[in-house]
Amino acid sequence: MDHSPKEPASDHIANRLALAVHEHRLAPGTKLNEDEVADVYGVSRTVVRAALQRLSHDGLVELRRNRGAFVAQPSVREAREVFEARALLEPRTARSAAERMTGTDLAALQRHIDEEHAALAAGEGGRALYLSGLFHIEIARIADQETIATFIGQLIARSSLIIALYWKRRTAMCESHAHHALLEAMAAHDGAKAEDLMRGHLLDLLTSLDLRNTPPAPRSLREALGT
Amino acid sequence: MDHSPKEPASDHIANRLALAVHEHRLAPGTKLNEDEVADVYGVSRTVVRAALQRLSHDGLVELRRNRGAFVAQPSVREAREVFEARALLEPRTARSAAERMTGTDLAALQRHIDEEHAALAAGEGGRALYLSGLFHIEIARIADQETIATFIGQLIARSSLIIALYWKRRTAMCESHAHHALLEAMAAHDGAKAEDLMRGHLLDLLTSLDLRNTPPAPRSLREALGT
DNA sequence: GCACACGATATTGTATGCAATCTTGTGTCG
DNA sequence: CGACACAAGATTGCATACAATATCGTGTGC
Repeated sequence: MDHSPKEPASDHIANRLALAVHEHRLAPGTKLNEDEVADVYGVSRTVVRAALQRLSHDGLVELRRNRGAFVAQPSVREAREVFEARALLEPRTARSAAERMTGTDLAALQRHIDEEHAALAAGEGGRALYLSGLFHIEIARIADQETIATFIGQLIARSSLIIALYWKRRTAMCESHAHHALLEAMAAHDGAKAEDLMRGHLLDLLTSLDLRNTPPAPRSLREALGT
Repeated sequence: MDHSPKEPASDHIANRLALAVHEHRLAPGTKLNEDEVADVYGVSRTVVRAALQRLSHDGLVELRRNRGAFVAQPSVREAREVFEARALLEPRTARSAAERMTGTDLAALQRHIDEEHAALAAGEGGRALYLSGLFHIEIARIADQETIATFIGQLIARSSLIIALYWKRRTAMCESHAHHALLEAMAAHDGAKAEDLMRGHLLDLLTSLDLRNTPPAPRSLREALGT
């Protein structure tokens, strides 16, 4: 929606690719051939390389020397680390957000949840997952912590990959329910409760993963980049 | 020390520049002209651009569209955010590290502190500061949290800029003393104490800043890139 | 028939050149 | 004398071309 008038172009590509990963249209392990991506988006390899480098820094893409870029396949250990980091950052941040919450913020969060529901109802599970991630980031923004919000954004992105790899059940219900409970606590400025809820939410997410099997198999590319 | 045999070259430049910033040889606000940097390191603008982009992502460099790259000048607000994030990440991580600590880790940390002292004694305050940052990152590595270590690394880098801008006193003593106390707690596997010490250490750092004045003035470039 | 070595192909790494944009100096008008 | 407009210069954004390296198929020797 927010097409910045003069976006640096490589950022645009990076965002498109990131969105594709978020929405599980690009599976972990997919090779991102520079020429191919450049062709798909009608730009030069130069900007594709810049985009891939940025995504690599975010942990969404793995760059192997002279081998190319691949959508990252977080290991089990990495998965634990990501949720460990989230457990350190997000509960406290949720508390701060609850304390600083304004009516405008509330409305924005509510809108997020509504969109999430809508996407879920429309069978767009990928988009729902993406929006659910935005919800977490928005909380950090409300807490007025842009730096932490950036970190959480990176962790959310990698969480998306982790979920794609290690998701156990099929119930995405828990997500929106947990988010709704969080929203209520924050609307009531109950920081302690928000912190607890967030902690529990992250724990639920972690336990809903099956972190025992080995990494999975790659896949092809162009089919997933329709948009 | 660890010159990888075939480093991606843009990483090399990025590390060199990052080191220069860490050691306060590059002041906040310094313009990083692409041609100039390319000339200094004997490479093409292409790799310089890649390096600058990476540094931008780390928050060390600010990229302004069609205006160029500048060493970042963290605002007062950003400074608070950075230390807020560190306060969330580092104490708990120090606790984990204390619990997992091995003899090898201890030796490595001790070596870090020794180097820090040596640099300080040699009047190389910049290098001492850099090593002091490495100490914090090493703790996260000992805690076996590579992801968090990466985040802390970014925060340390920005902290270096913040210190360059807002440092109040001249005493760098507190640093190494605090680190020594931390080391002892961790050597004794006293997680709770390590956590408290780290929390206090970060608070000391924060209160030793003068976060009231306005951002400072830029400077020229080539003089700072001797090496 | 299998293993190793070599060469063709493909892909990434880097350099260079041109176009777009911003900065800055100069001149003119009020 | 000050302010605005415009043009020249400088710098970044992007695309293309070449070089370095890895992958993979093929062939030969054992």
